[in-house]
Amino acid sequence: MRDEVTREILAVAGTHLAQEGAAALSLRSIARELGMAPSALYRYFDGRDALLSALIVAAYTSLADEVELAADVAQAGTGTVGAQWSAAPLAMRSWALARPHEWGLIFGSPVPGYRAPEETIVPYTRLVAALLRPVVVAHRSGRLTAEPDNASAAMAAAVAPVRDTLMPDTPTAIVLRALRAWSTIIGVISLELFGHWRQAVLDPALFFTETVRALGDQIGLPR
Amino acid sequence: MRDEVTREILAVAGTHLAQEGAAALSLRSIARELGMAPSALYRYFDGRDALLSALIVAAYTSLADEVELAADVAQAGTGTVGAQWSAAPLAMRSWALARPHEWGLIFGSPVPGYRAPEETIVPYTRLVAALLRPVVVAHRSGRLTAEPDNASAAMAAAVAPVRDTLMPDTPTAIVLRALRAWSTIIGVISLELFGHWRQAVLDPALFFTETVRALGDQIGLPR
DNA sequence: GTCTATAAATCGATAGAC
DNA sequence: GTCTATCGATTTATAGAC
Repeated sequence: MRDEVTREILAVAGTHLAQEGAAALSLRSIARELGMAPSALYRYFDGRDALLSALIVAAYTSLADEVELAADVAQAGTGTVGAQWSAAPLAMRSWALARPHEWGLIFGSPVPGYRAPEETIVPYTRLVAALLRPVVVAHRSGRLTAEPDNASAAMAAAVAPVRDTLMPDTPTAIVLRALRAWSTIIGVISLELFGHWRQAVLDPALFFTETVRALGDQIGLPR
Repeated sequence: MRDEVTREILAVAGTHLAQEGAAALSLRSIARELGMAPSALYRYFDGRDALLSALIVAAYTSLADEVELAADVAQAGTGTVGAQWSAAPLAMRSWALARPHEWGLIFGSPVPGYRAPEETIVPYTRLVAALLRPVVVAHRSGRLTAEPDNASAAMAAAVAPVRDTLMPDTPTAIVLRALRAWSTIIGVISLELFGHWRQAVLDPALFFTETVRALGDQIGLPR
């Protein structure tokens, strides 16, 4: 019963978020729409910030779930490596287009005066891991186009956390290309979503798929 | 005299923006700090939204000015093409680090219930033009590594506005690489600024310069 | 062009009855 | 666990004197 009400609150909060943005989220308006007293919400969430935290965690988890699922399906299938590589980015973009405000919550400007909760680390790691998995797999099986790894020791140290947690035993050059691809994907989706393609790219979907393909090539994945 | 007060208002609004974010911007608090009555501000700006518009335009203009200047200096100098290519991205990152909230105003989540003013188009175009100029120059002088342009007609049409306004007579393949580089730069800076490098990239400055260098290589610029 | 005063709202959070 | 009532604060915007 309690979980049911909690879910209802989160659902309404989600629609408010989608309509007015994170900064405008208010406990009172949510209570109003639910036909509850504002004070009643405090039995479910410690306050506005706690509710916002729950929404952020839910957004991270939803995105990670969807991308992970798409990546799993692609990897289990009979598609090419290129198709496996594309699955996660395409799922990310679909999710973002369906939930622009939640994308903004994760990858947009931080909400002023608010610190992101620690619980986002796990779904965020799952997300990046799902995207990078085809790269790690290809490298392990020796199907990744080799290239001399002339990265400096400082550069290797700078990205050590990524290598250690997501890409064990991977040369720094490949880790760098992977991080670059990650940045490009986030950049392209954000630019589209936040309205910067308006007078520049007339077919964002086509540009995105082409970008993802090119990123696969740059990383050295076979098609 | 009137311009002087207008500038003062914008200056105070800027510091408030930097401290509390765009959504928390209020006319009253600005008036309080200036020692004016809140109603007096209406003689200078039509209301909160007009003030926010002015701030957004100012941010775009400031960024475009700084990046254009850096690009001009680099092009006038005796540096390599690689140095000319790096100038604009490095200036962008410096500007962003110095003014994180203004970066968020331009490239972060849109302010809810608010539409960006049309006056941003000009500085935005200047900004992208400054960044892409080394590519255009290198291509014109035949110093860009050639590559078969196997882009589809649909792809060529999708990026036609960019080619027409910023990269005349440039093959689609190069326009695509340039737009990809633009997306990567925005993505890397945003990821750093919005806190996503926290547990991943330990030396963002080093990673950024390396990224910019790699982007130059991908575009086919000589070093 | 600046002020005082005020209207009409919003909000988060808490106390205490039931 | 939900309610009423309330405190104390915020805000945008406008009317009208000077």
